[in-house]
Amino acid sequence: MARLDRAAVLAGAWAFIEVHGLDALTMRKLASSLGVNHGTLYWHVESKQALIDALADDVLEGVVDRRETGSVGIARLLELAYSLRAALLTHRDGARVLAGTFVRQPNTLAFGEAAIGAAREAGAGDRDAVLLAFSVQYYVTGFVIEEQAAHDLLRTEAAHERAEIAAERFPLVAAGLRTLRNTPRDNQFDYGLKLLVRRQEDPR
Amino acid sequence: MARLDRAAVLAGAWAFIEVHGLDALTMRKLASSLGVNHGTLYWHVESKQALIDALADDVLEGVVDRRETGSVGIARLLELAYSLRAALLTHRDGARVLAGTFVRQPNTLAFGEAAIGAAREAGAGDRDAVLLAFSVQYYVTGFVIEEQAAHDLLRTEAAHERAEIAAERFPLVAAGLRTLRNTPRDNQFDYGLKLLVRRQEDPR
DNA sequence: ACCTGAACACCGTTCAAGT
DNA sequence: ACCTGAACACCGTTCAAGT
Repeated sequence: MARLDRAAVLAGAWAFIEVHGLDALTMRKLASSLGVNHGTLYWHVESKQALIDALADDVLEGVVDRRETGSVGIARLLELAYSLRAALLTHRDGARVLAGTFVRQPNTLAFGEAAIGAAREAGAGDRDAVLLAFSVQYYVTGFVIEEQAAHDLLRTEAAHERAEIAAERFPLVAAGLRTLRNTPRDNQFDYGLKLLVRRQEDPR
Repeated sequence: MARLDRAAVLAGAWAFIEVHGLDALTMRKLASSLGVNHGTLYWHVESKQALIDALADDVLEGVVDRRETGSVGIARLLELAYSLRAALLTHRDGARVLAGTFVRQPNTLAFGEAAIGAAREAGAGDRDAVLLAFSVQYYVTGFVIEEQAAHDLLRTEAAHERAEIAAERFPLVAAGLRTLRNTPRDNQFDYGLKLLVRRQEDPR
């Protein structure tokens, strides 16, 4: 068994979350899944919270760099948003891991920097560029949190008791969910994103 | 000491969260804050998770009804968004309580129903109305989660170590945060919201 | 109907002691 | 430098027994 290091602890944590979910993550269970006494983890990581903070920054690893396709302005901003969602979806409960803590670590800041930069390239003024970039970020986070929460629910809940919405009391929601079931997730995501970004792209 | 009931447990939980935050909430501490043996809570509430689910729906209590001002269409949709944010801000960690679980309970559904209805009044087609209403919801959730996370952080972290962003590496973020500090939260919120809702309001 | 007390199977964190 | 073992102060949940 190779010696443990911080990276191995993070990888082990992701593997555990993948199988059991964030809520089931425990220092003791994580340790035993790594074949190590649970006290050992504290040599590599300061606390459980510090571990989760590290996971949060880890989610965003490479989001900015991986898709350096040379696009600029609004196209780049859209690309960053897609890339952010993809990164959050890479790991189970990724959005909750990131949103749970107010992270100010390298990758988070790098994303903000790239997003504001893209908005500026699109011709937005100082203030508008920041507000637009952050609005996109809020939307992406909110979208994926709900996306993954729904996914986790269906994972645990028996499919047959999918809690049919009381169609008499909430007809629009009931019909709406049927509509969404026929609309690919990517398109749903795109819809709101394009609304946020529209005027800059196509000011008619 | 008046007899405990389910409503008193919920109220006690909110009071506890207000002071100590969601992460510190414990069935045992909650029980002792209510002056009761901790086993007792399980008479009123099925489990800690069920308690949190109940809190989640409780956050949205009255969001739809409280502000029945008679406005319709986009104006009503905006009103619902403001009302939703206000409700989430009413309780500490309100957004995390709501977003943590995928709730399908009365108040959540009522909000969806009202939002889709408003979008339809604005002239959106079946599909667009649903997508727009949900996009607004994602944005509001994402915004307030970040808003409250930042607030909790400043509550606990000594003000003097506000982790000045490395301005050399992330100049746009550093300048952006200064800009935001001079922009009222309500205006920041409004900015993205209006982007989402713009075309319907002012299709030029 | 509501509550207590005690038990059970867990937690996160610390730290001397080993290698 | 990294890990074990044991301890400490906690958890959520259950359930007989009381009133």
